Amino acid sequence: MRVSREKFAENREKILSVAGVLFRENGFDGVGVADIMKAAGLTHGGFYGHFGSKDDLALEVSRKLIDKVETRWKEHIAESPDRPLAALLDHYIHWRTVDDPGGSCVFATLIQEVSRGRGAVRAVFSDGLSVLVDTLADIVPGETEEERRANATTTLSSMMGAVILARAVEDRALAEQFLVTMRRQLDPESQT
Amino acid sequence: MRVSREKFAENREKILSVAGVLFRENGFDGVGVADIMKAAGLTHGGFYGHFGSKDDLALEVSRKLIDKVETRWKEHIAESPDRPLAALLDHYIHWRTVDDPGGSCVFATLIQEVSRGRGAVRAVFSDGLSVLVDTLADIVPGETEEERRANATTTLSSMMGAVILARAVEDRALAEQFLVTMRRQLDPESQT
DNA sequence: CGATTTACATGATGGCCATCATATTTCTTG
DNA sequence: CAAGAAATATGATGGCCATCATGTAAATCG
Repeated sequence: MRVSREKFAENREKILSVAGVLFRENGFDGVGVADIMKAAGLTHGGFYGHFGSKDDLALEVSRKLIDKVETRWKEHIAESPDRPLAALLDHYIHWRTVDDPGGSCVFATLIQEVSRGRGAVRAVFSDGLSVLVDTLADIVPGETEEERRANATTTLSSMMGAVILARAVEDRALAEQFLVTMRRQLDPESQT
Repeated sequence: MRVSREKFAENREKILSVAGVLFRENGFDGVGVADIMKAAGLTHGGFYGHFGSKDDLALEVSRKLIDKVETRWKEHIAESPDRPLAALLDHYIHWRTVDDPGGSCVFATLIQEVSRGRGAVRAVFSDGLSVLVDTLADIVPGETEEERRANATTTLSSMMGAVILARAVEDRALAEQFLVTMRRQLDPESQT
């Protein structure tokens, strides 16, 4: 059953979108092509009309999600010119991030799995992190450029570390401590 | 071909040990029972004479590896009564940790995969993190108990975050920045 | 030393999964 | 509106994997 050119493009986007959610929720290895297609409202066979392989899809999804993180960070920064770091931290270090992995930062969900690999996905993630460091270096405190870059790397590690650990912990109160104390530490003056 | 009681126990330990390495290197889902047995110098069939299932093995390995982290941390602390935090950080935030996932901290390799699950392994990891927070709370600076616990959670997130990100990044210089700047930030006065 | 137990090897079995082949149905185009 | 193109559905196929069944040889025990 053929569908319109328009619907075809729509389906492709839908596949990318649900794959983004499912991959973040279950890992690349934790979801099958059939799962993805079903979630997109299609059947498994049609998949290869849209993508060459599951790896190709993973790569494209990775690019899209990393781009989304970069874009969102820049938006938050642009929207709060007076306190950009605070805005970013308020956005990132949040229960929403912890409780909805499928809708959250790719790095906070998939970095470890990706770090084991050596292919194109790994390279895309690596570059993405580098961009985030650059972005942070513009809004983080520090007298010199060098100091700001150093601060940017620690801030990035800390933000992501806190979210990753908060997710791992079953005790809700402890999870909250990971979030709240890190939020405070990273920008004490601007706590909301 | 039956083996001696002694050899049997030895084989069991060997399986646990190689599984510990392989799981950390490739994830629980990234290694098969056959891989593990082969690495232990055996064939796949004998596995179920030692463990009830792969999940059982994963649970036992998790317990063992988490215990090892806790023990090693306490050793480092005990061995340097004058600068326990510095000793721990020097041990943890290190190229060795980054470059040898198979021999490193379980949390830095498997947390994300485990956080997706809901079973016994997840609970063990969760409890393990809680113990590490307690351990850190004794050696981290802070006036009050509350302050020290807060400091412990941020320190833990930051340590692990830095190692996880250093692993993800392909640019060796940037990876080093993650390590070095975090090491300095977490205990500036005692840098070696 | 003989009988029995038992740990491991070899070799199924069944399920899941990525990918492919074919059929069907609908869009597109002239 | 007819003919061809094309997107998707259905249904293989082959590989990998966890687990199980059976055989075998060596260890243990009386």
